Amino acid sequence: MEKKRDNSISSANNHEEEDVKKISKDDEFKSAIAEVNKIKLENARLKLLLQQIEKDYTSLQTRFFNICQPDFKKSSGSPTCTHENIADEEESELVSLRLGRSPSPSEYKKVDKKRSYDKTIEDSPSCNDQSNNGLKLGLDYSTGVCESEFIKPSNDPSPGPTSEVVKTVKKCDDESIKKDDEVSQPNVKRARVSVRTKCDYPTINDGCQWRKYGQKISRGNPCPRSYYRCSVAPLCPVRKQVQRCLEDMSILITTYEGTHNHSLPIEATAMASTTSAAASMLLSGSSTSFQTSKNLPNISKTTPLYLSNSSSNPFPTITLDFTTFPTTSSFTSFNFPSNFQSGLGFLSNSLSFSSTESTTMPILGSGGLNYDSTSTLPYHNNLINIGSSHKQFDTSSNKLKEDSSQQALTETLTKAITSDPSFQSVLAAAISSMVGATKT
DNA sequence: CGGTTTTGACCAGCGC
DNA sequence: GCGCTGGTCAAAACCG
Ligand SMILES: [Zn+2]
Repeated sequence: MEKKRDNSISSANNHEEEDVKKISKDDEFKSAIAEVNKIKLENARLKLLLQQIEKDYTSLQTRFFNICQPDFKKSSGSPTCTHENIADEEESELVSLRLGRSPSPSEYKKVDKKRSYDKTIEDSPSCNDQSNNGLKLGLDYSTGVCESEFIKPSNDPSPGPTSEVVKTVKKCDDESIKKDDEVSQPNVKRARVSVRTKCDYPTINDGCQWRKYGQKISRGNPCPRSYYRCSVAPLCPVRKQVQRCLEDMSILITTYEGTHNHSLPIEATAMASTTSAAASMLLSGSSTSFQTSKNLPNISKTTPLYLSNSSSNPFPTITLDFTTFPTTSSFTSFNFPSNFQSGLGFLSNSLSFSSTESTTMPILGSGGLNYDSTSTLPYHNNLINIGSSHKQFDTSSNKLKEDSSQQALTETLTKAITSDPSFQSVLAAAISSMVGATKT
């Protein structure tokens, strides 16, 4: 084209100057366009890259939780499980999306769709394991089964009291699996996550359905301890204990144990994922003591530590402490409704871990690693102290308020943990450690 | 009437 | 072996 133009130019002398000008302008334009195209391309490339990274991240997260559950899975099903886990990655995305990260809107949509689908088929928990995968959350690492394991929820490995459960569970169809593992290591018991909250009600509403199956007055505490079992699915092994704190009757200690083997109502995913995450941290072997005071200097490190009397507790236990802040009547100022984002910054700041074995140790300030390998306890009991102004409500306040607030509490827990950079680093560490442990 | 709570009995683990 | 304790079972009571 230029050549042609050149020719014409040479042939027509009088227009020479004009044409030259034109040409240079044309050139400029063209190069500009080329530049734009280039940038566009680059942009697209970066976008792709970003997507890839995001995907990697979620899949990593997913894998982490997948691994957490099968984890110490004994010989029985391992190889298949791993494969399935990986293959299921897409589905499993759900899990990670619910862990406090903010997914892209499109992803969210996908998830929602999927979730509703899950719900519709949720009635028959024993057959829809696949679809359940994404929703399975819990803190049971020893039962360790890949999500597909869920078919045999009854296979609770722990030799102890759980075997009882297994026994009773046999009434249901497939017991073929229930015995699959006599747990090679009796030591491996289930992780427990206990949550301390200020609550005047007999129990916190975590969104799950519970059936009370026992009550005991434990030694040294006049308040009875209540035992609950998840009644969402008949075979669900998840249990929780609820007890009032001896020192402060307004504090409710809820201890969760086990993994849900069914899809959860959306209100329950918060607590489930929270406890799951906490348990994962605990089980990842990181008895780290750290705290995050970076973002918010305001809420400083020296929030009171509540130390559990876990010294007598044979289970690995992690404690999420929600009672740090005095029970001012701050309920109103602390708006609980679902959008917790605003309160989050501050919440995530007082997230702290500590090994409760070192009872009166001022671990908090150190922020360092507090590894108590010399303890007599077989497990480290960790404590997460989440400074929250979670309020005890006026008994007159309506139930709705209570529900939403408690729901919000669980959400807060989840977000506080999962959104915290520290958690993410722990997660990363956990992933690497667990992957390393299971892969070798 | 089905699901949940209550509550005494039962059992396993542990220390002596 | 014995007693204590934590955890669970299961029948009866309760409830919507
Ligand atoms: Zn459940």
